[in-house]
Amino acid sequence: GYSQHCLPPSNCETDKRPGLRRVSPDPPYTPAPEEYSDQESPQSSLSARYFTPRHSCPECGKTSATSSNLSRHKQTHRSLDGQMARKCPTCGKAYGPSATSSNLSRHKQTHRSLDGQMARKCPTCGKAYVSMPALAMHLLTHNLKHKCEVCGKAFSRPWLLQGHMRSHTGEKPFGCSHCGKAFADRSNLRAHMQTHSAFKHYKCAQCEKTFALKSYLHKHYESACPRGAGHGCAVEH
DNA sequence: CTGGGGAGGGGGCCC
DNA sequence: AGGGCCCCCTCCCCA
Repeated sequence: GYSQHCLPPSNCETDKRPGLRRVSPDPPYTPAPEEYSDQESPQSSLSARYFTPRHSCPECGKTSATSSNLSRHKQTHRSLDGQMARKCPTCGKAYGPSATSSNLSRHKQTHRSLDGQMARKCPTCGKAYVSMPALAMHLLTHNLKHKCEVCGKAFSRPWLLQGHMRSHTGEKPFGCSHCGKAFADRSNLRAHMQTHSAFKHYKCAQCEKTFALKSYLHKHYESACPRGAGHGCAVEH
């Protein structure tokens, strides 16, 4: 959670270091069971993720919706002869017997320093990446080869174009299991789910106000906090 | 000022 | 190796 790494609200970009992932992402939103008794909408797999208690793997922290899923996942931490499978020496992430050796080596690259010998810079925007593969992935973002035939807007990823097309077609495949409201984008449904929560996980370190969404807290810091904007930490409680 | 939604981007992982 | 998917995030706009 954010209690571990203070997040300067006016400088959120520092949290977006390329090639690196947060070590401990926020836990999924999990309201009390009594809060939602609705049948899960068949169109929303997200509701299962958000409204079901998660089972966490002691080896790698990966969460599963059910204990049986967790048991199956745990198998991946052991090789065929019962020994532990490949494990990252830096973060402990384990790879199952079905994983190739390149899976672990590629993962280990994410721990490299941006100042290291293997680091590479994007010739287009100058951003530094931990490895050549990491840079190669970034380079795709400069290649806008997926073009909308309706309005001509171009995107770097096919699924970005797919999402954009929904704004033309009006298709909204992601439904909220609680209120039925539909969304074209999964991320926006996730944010919407949090608005149903009675819990406000994000607390202003300056004036003690709490918010359901981190983006609300950021907005508060930047424009509204009476106790001095931009110097507090986003704390989860 | 807060709450909420629409649109889009970056990067990691799985297959 | 690359596509697809997922998660997390920001920006913008509006009520």
